[in-house]
Amino acid sequence: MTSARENIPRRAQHRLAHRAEPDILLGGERLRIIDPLMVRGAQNIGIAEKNAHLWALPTLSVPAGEFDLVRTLESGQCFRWWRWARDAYWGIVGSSVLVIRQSRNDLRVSVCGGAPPADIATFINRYFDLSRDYRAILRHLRRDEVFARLAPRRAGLHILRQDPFEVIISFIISANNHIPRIRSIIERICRVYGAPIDTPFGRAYSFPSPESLAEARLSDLRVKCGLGYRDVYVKRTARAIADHLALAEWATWPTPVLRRRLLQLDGVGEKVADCILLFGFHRLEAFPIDTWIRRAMKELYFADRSPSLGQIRALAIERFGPYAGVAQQYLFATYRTTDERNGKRSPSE
DNA sequence: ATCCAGGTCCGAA
DNA sequence: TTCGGACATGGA
Repeated sequence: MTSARENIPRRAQHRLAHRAEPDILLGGERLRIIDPLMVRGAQNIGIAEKNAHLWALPTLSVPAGEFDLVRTLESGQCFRWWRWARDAYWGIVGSSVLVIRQSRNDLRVSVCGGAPPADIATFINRYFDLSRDYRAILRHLRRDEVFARLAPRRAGLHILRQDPFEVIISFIISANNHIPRIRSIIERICRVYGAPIDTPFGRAYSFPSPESLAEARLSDLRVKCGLGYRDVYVKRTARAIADHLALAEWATWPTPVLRRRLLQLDGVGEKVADCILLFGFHRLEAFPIDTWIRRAMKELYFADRSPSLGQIRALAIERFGPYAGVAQQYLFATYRTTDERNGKRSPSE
């Protein structure tokens, strides 16, 4: 049996041993997975060493326009990116491990592990949706005065094009969970069911395939991965997709049809379906209504009276139309960061 | 230690 | 259709 620590650099192991932040992992190892490569918080240990590796990687430059890397990666639509030192992020996309930094209007991209995409520039362009005119979208949204009052002038927050299956499973896990824990659970299922990807910084894991999750033991999902009662949702949905569902074909369906189909998946309700539409199928009109958005819309448009889901959705379509999902991301970002500044009011009030 | 989280499901009115 | 309660777990 291989120890989970084997793949972690020695100095990180030392740091790990002194963290005293327990989590459950394989084979009795205890490790809290916040950052699989342990590069976050690198101010203590090994930063010079890591940076030396980092700087040695070949780097590709991609024009970024008004795109804002940090705003986009911190917007809650993805779960597998981590901040690296100050200005860089590393993340796992498909079977590649990427490091990305932004300086003004260009992105510097390094592949530090896994199978690099055939054409990295095209890949990055697509993943970050760099060709779309988000300035124009924001201008369109700002025609609503209420939205214009709180939205930033600068665009920059893009909707990523992520893998549909990864998004489906990730947002099933998101239900009745908070973001740090969602990330932690996702890392554990990747570690148990994903494919290893070696990098100069340690070993990362890809997101598991539908087949491997379909064959998971429920008790492993529940206990090792910490899924709780969502174990059956994940397993059944993975099983359905592995057996007879062609997500590539779903991508060609009209949004209302696709939405109805998503709602039939185990663990997928209205909110999660809309997240999948927006983040997994790039349907920019989808408007996921979570506790934050509900509160934002209530304050902004309903004078603090409690509107029904239907009322909120109708208003979102009316005000934001085909770009409701982009508006949703700005509302989410604004309200969540406001809340952090104000020190955690309960979102339900 | 205690609360509660990017909700969903299920059964009852 | 709408409403309310249960629900596993662990992060803060």
